[in-house]
Amino acid sequence: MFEEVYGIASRVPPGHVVTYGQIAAFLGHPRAARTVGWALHSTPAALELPWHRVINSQGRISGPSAGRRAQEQRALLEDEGIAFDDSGRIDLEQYSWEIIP
DNA sequence: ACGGTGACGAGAT
DNA sequence: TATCTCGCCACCG
Repeated sequence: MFEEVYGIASRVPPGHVVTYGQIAAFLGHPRAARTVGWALHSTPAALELPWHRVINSQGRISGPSAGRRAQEQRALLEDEGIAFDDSGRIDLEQYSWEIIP
């Protein structure tokens, strides 16, 4: 399943995002969102995936918000033109990408 | 085989 | 809205 997660993540176009739940559901495991998150957490750096384009269903960056990873993720997304509101949320209606087979 | 471990999610307060 | 709680499940010792 990890492989499949990486496969999908690598296809998310710049300027767009998908949620952990979306990926899980697409793979036929609607309740394995956590596993998707774990998969990305342990992504081999060599893969160079656009992991930053994967966020949670609330349109927010998961994990320790003060951590360096969260900071980097937000920076990368902003560079792609994605806007964050005052409470650090992304507008999914505007930026979410519908996974295409 | 078995249980701890999360970058989750939906529902309740 | 912001929090809290509880259910979930593929991995890896």
